[in-house]
Amino acid sequence: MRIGELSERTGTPRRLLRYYEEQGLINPDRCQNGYRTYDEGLVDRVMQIRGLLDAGLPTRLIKQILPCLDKPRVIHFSDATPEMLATLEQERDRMTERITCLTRNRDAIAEYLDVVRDNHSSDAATSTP
Amino acid sequence: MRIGELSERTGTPRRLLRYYEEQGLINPDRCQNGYRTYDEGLVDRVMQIRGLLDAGLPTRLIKQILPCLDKPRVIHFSDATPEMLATLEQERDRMTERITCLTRNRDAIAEYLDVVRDNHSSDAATSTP
DNA sequence: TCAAACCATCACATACATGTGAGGGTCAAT
DNA sequence: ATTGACCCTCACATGTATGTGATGGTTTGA
Repeated sequence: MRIGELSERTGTPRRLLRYYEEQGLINPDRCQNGYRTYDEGLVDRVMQIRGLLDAGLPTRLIKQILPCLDKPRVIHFSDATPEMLATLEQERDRMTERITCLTRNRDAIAEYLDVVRDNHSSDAATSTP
Repeated sequence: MRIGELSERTGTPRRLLRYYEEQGLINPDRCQNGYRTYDEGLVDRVMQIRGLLDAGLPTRLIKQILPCLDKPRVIHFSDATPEMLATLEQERDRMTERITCLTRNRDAIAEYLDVVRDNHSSDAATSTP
């Protein structure tokens, strides 16, 4: 598919699809006319990229971790340098921290909402006896 | 405590403590000399702010949700306008999405690391018979 | 009293993801 | 052949969280 379709299917501005390419996150082929050509699998990949960006990871890191997420594994283990592995471990731990923080705060919001709702419904109950 | 101590205890540059104040996330008192004065509780609060920022939430939203997270609740329920509640619900859901995305990807990284480690240890085993 | 170590405000700079638009090809349908 | 809807590159702009430094007041200890 071309950039317009991918853009629509992922809800991502064309500008950003080109930007992700520039950052090395995706590698579309080109037709003779120079148009980019994306294959089906990139729909999921782009959504994944957007999710990670939204969760606070910079493109630099996303680029590093993306290849490890592919199944079946295309990365040869020999590609994994010790520094790379250290980076991945570090990033795994940071993600865990983020998850913990987000979960705690989300739960607090949810609880707050529950309390407010309860309060309002009991208001309603008492005001409509 | 003054800004320097808070900065050290939270690992946050002074610049950012002033920035968070400017964005309405914290409200330090002032001494006669104009120095900011933070109380103990702000250590946790600042760490919470940093965690949320790191998880991709903008200060604008953090400012909105922070007051709901305090226990005991100081917010009067009447302060919660319908728009505010809608925002909170929306944000709660977005956080859930972030958590899902982060968890999925973190688990994939962890699994990759496990596979690589296994592979390397079996390398070692076969190369040292 | 002087220096060092704080604090203040202000302003300019940077990185990153993103918006926007100009100037110009390609292609399909009329 | 022309129009409209695509696509291209390039470049400049914006918002947000940061870094950095200038300029100057306050406090503390030698």
